[in-house]
Amino acid sequence: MDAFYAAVEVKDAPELKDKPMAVGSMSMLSTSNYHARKYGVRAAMPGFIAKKLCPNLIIIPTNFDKYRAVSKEVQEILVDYDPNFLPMSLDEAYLDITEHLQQRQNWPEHKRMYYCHREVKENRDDLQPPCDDLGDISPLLFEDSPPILSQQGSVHCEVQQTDPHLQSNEKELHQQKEKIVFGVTAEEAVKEMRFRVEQKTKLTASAGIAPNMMLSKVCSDMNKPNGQYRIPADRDVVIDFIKNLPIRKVPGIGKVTEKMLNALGITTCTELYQQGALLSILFSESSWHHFLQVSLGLGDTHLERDGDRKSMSTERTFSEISKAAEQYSLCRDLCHDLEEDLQKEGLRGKTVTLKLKNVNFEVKTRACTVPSPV
DNA sequence: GCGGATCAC
DNA sequence: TATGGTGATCCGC
Repeated sequence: MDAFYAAVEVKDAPELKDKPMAVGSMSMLSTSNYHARKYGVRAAMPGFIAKKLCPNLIIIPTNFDKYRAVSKEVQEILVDYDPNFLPMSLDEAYLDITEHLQQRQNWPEHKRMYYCHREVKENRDDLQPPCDDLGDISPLLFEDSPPILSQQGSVHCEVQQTDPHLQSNEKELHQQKEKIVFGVTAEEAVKEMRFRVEQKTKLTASAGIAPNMMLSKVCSDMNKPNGQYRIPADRDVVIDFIKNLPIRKVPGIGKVTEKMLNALGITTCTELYQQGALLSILFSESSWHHFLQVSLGLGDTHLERDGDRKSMSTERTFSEISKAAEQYSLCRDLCHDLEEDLQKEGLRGKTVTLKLKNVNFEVKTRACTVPSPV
C-alpha cells in the first residue's frame, strides 16, 4: 500500500490531501505522504527534525486500529489470488499467483469483469459544483493519464460506459457505473487486484511481479506509487534487470552491509558477482552464498509461512534516570506489560528477556523463565 | 546457549 | 523537549 498510514489518515481527513503530513510523533514518524517527501520527510525520521525540513508539516498520531481494519479489507481481496498469501506487515504481502493464473486462462469474461463505482452527487443549488467533488473519486481511473489503464500491456483491458440513465435518480445519489474487463495475464490479474483494492478502500497500492520473492520485492518499488512492474521468467531479462541494480535495493542488504560492500568498490549486483572470490574470503559462507544468489537474480520461489513465534519482548526508551527506585519502577512496568502480552497468547513457562534501553546506556536483565501462572 | 549486530517493517 | 518497538537471523564466543 502506498504511504499506507498517511493515506488512511488523509482519506479520513480530506483537508489534509494537498498538505505535507506524516503519521507518528515528534519523536518518530512512521510514514509521510508524498507532499512531505518532497521536503525530505521520510519514515523513521524524528518528527522534530521533519518539522525543521518542513515547518508546515502536519503530524497525525498513529491509529493502529484503523490501519488494521483497512489492512483486513485489503487482505480479503488478496485471498482470491492466493489463499496462502504471506503478509509481511499491515501494508505489504507476498502472493504466489501461479495457480490463479492457470485457472484464470479458462475464465470467461464475466469472471474478470468489474464495475467501477463512483458516487456522483446530484446537482443541487446548495451543493458545490460537481467538479469540486472529484476529490472523492479514484484518481486511478479518472485522471487524465490513468496509471493503471495507460500502462503497457493493458490492451486486454476494456472500459465501457453504461447508460447513466439506467442508474440515475436514486434519492440524491446515483451510481455511475463503468464496466471493466481485465485480461488473463499476470499483469492484468495484478491490475485487477489493485483496482479492487482501490475501489474498496479508496487507497492505492503498488506491486512487483517476478519469478521469485527477491525480485518481486525490488520490482514493487519501481513504479511506486500506484504502479506495477513485471520481470518475466526469462534468464536474459533477469540478468539484465539485475545488472545495474544497486545492492542497497536488495532486501536483506541494509545500511551496514552496503557500507562494507561499498568499501570493496561494490555498488551494483554485477560488481557483487565479479567480486565473488573476494567475498568468499571476507564473509561467512552463508553471507557469500546469499550475495551470489542475489547477484544472479535468484530468490525464494516458495512462500513459507512463519511457524510459531520464537520470542516475545518488550522494550522502552526512556530519559536518563539515576534513582534506583525509578529504575525499579520502570522494570516493574516492563514486566507487567510483558506479562499482559504473554497472557494474550496464553504463553506460560517461556523464556523472556527484559530490556531497558537508553540512548547512552543499555541495561539488560538476564533471561528468566516465566512462572506458570505468572 | 547467549548476546551483539544487522535487518525489515 | 525531542531519534521507536518487535521479531528474526547470523555469527563469534
